[in-house]
Amino acid sequence: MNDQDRRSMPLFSIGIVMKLTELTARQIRYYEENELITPERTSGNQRLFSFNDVDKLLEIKDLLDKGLNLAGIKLLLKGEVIVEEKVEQKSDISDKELRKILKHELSEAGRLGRTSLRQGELSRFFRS
Amino acid sequence: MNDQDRRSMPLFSIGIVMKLTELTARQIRYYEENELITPERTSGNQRLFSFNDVDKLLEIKDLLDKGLNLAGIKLLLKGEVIVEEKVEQKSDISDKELRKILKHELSEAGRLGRTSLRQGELSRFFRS
DNA sequence: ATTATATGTCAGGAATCCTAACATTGTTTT
DNA sequence: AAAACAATGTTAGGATTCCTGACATATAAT
Repeated sequence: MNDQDRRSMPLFSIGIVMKLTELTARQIRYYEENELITPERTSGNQRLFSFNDVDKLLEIKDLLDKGLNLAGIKLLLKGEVIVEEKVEQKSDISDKELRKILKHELSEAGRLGRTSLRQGELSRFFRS
Repeated sequence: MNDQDRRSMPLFSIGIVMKLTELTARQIRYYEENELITPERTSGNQRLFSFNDVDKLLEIKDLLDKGLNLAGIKLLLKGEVIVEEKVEQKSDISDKELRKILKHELSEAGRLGRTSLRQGELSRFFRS
């Protein structure tokens, strides 16, 4: 079992993810509705989140704070948009949408007093 | 937050721990009853296990396979017994118990086809 | 002003977990 | 051998957590 496998193992219930990310259940489910994350389910249909999922949620939170909307975050998470030039090739997103997405990037660095996990912190789990 | 903090964060429900360790809920609760582990609880009294707890459970499973009993495993986990000589000093455990505990140690190495986690494997989580 | 986005809140039901009690099997102890 | 003990299974009733769906609300975009 390699690291990628470990990172994508379904481990956490939604209650724990709420604490780890300080998001509400409503928010987490809404992000799934919009396909920003796709957590596994138990045989009884309850969500089980992986480390990767939690990481994504922390990033989503971060980007929302910076003013992006879900559509933009979705594209960023999918890696279909680089924060450089990248245009042409009749992609299915309009120029306007692209500009909208990139408009806010790289503004103020996040410096809010958060008590739980900060983006990027989860990946330091167990770097003993 | 250091690694020890991370390792002792209450994260996993009993259902997930069952899958990770391939122990039954009955077994896990029984080990807690005997104070081999002391998982946290949610505000609603449901158990939440840490990485350390899961590690301990995997070790318990291992040692049970090797013939130790819970009393002996408890002492080993508490680190009050070294697998060497160590006697005298009117400890509150009898010589007989001590011999019983050490009797089986270091027998055959575990080589059973397990599908989930093996003892020691959990600590390799995220050693990218 | 209207629509869209993101989130809150509530309700009814389903899944998971809790403790306690009793059963079972194998191993010591008497 | 009988009784006691250790470890685990099983069952039951109740509590907690999670599910989806619907409606409300506040802010932002058109």
